[in-house]
Order: sequence, then structure tokens, then C-alpha cells
Amino acid sequence: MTVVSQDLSTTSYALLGLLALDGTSSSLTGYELKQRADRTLRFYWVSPAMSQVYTELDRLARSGLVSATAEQTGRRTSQRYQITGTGIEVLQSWLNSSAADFPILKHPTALRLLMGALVAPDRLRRLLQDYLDQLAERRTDLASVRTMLGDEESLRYPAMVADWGLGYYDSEAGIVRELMERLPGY
Amino acid sequence: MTVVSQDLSTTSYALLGLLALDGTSSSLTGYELKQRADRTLRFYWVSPAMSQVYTELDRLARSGLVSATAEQTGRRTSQRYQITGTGIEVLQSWLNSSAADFPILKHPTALRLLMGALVAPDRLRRLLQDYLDQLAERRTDLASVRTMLGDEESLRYPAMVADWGLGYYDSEAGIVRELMERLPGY
DNA sequence: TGTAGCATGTAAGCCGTTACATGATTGA
DNA sequence: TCAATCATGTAACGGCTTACATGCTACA
Repeated sequence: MTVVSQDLSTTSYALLGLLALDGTSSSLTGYELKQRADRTLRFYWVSPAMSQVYTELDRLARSGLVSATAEQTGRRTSQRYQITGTGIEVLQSWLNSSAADFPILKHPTALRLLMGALVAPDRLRRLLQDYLDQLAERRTDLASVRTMLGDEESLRYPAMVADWGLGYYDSEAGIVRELMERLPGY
Repeated sequence: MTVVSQDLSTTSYALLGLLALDGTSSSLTGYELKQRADRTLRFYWVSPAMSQVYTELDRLARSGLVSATAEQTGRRTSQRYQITGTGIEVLQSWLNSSAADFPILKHPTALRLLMGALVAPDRLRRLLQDYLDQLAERRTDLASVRTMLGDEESLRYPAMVADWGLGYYDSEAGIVRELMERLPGY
């Protein structure tokens, strides 16, 4: 018996993947999962809103890809989730079967630069400098993630992805610095 | 009298920006605008679906940011759009006022690599190779755009953005080749 | 003359966000 | 004991896509 594609959104697979990194032994609450997403997923995907994390977990649970165990805290019940065997199979079949789409980039700074002729060069310099600052901040965050991952064999792939991100940020910074020199009135 | 923010979506501003590149003299149909978007916008934003181009143009026209002139072709009427003075002002105020958000990247290949432990290393090699192929194709497309832009002063900023994209693709290719060497069993 | 491609839209629906409601916990 | 923070959800809505409907044009 093979489990076939369940036709989830990529974000669902991403969340399922985060649960898979934790394995079948440990369980996470929606809140904790959101924290993982904020820490890792946001660098190369999108960290979904808290509300969506809860909705997706509920859907995954209904499909049997994760199992939920209820916890009572005072008057309120909450859920802890962990990936099931079926969940892992579905994830593997997604990883093996589907061709990965080309990345989608939404780059507000590049978009603004495109219309550079409409504004003063000073404004463009400022725009690019702001982007460099944002890049530096992101890079710091990602570097700390990378440090935490260390060189443990079990974290090999997350570490590779983090290195990818660091390389990307460094490349962006280099490109932007070159572009700044090409601004008129430099 | 100053025109203040009209609270458009970024995609609206992007389309308005494409019309601005054409200036107040020439006019475009929805179909032609979509072609421009496919050719340039898609590299660092998203080229909206045909249907959305029409809807956005209609909205922009209703706000007075573009002007529409009807054309009769047989039994069917169609519209040609050009940016208005107000449209340019709104675009400039957007460029000058708002802080650009950090780019959003949705990178299916990186996402899959994160879960690399769940699949065979061969599959990962294949995944990364596919991405390299996609990159090469994209790069070719963008390079031809860059060539068309030449070094005319009036196309300075579009050319800078195109160079940005080329640098990005080259950097990605380099990073991915390094990552492939780190795959187990290389 | 009929079919493939060019062109213009409308309708339905998905994915994901922000806003809102509510409860538990901690510490000033 | 009150405010801030942690935590769990539901509701409303927006942006964008795919599917669909329709007409025009060129040419085999």
C-alpha cells in the first residue's frame, strides 16, 4: 500500500517538514511550530501567520498526516502535534515526485530602482542603503541560526540551507554596493 | 495641491510603473502591458495573470491614475491605457515615502533541501541539477532583455535592475555548485 | 471554412493576512 | 492586582489564480 499525493499547499508541506525535522518522537504545539518557522522557514519561504499555523495543523490532523494529543490547561484545551508515519511517506513522495518550481522573488527595492528615473538620485542611494542595512540585520539572524546548527551530521541539510542563505545575502550586498557606484552623481 | 497615497497594492504600483516607463505619450493595451510584465517584471516581482492586468487597469482608470481610450474592432471594444500626470505623482509619492519591505523569497528547491534527510542523495543531486538548468534558462532570457536595454541613458535604471538579476542568477549557480559537492557520496 | 492563436473580459475559488475574541501566566 | 506576554483559536476580507465565455484574425 502506497500513499499517494494529498495535494497540499507548499506551505503545508513546509510545516509538515518542520515537524519531520523533529521526528516522530517529539511533539510541538502550534505556537512552538510558529517559532520554528520564524527562525528558519522565513529565510527561504514564508513564515505563515499564527492563525494559519493553527488551521493547517488542524487540516493535517484531519488527513492523518500528523497526530494530535489534547492537553488540558485550566479551562482551556490545547493540542500537541507530531508527524505520523503516513505524514513522512506523503512528504517523501512529494520530495521525490514533484518538480520544484522556480523560486518566486518579490523584491520591492529592485522594483523601485526600476522606476529610478522618477525620483532624485539621493532617494535611490537611500533606498539601496536601507536595503543594505536590512540585509545586514537578516544576515546576523541567519548567522546565529547557522551557529546553532553546528556541524552535527543530523543537521547537515538545514545547515546547508542556512549556508545557502548566507551566501545569498552576501552576494546581494556585493551587487548592491556595485549598483550604488553606478548611481548618477556618485 | 498634492496627491496623497492612494493605497494601491504593490502589484498595482508595478503595473503603473511599467506604464510610466512608456511615458505619457504612448499607450498600451492590457495585452501589451502583460507582455512587458512577462518580459521584465517577472524577474524580481510577479507577472500578474492576464485577468488581473485587466482588472487592475480598470481600477487605475477609475482612480484617474491612467486614462483609457476606447478602440472599436468589429463588434468588440477594447481599451488603450496611458499614465496620467496624477498617476506619475502618485507613483513618485510612493517611491519617496514608503520604506521598502525586505524581499520575499519562495524557494521550493531550498525548501526541499531542508528535508534532504528524508530522501536519497541521488534525488537531491537531481533536484539541485534541475535548479541549475532552470537558472541557466532564466539567465538566458534575462540576458536578452539586458542586451535590448543597451546603454541608453533613458534605460539606465531598467538596465541596472537587469544587471542585478544577472548577478543574482550567477551567484545562485555558484552557491548551488558548491552545495552539490557537499552532498554525501560525492 | 474551420481551427489555432490573438485578445478581452467575468466568475469562482484558494491561500493567506489582519482583526478580533478569549484565556492563562508572570512579575512589577 | 493590573499589565504585559504567552497562547489558541474564529471571522472577515484581499489579492491573485484558474476556469470559463466570447469575439476577432490569419491561414491551411
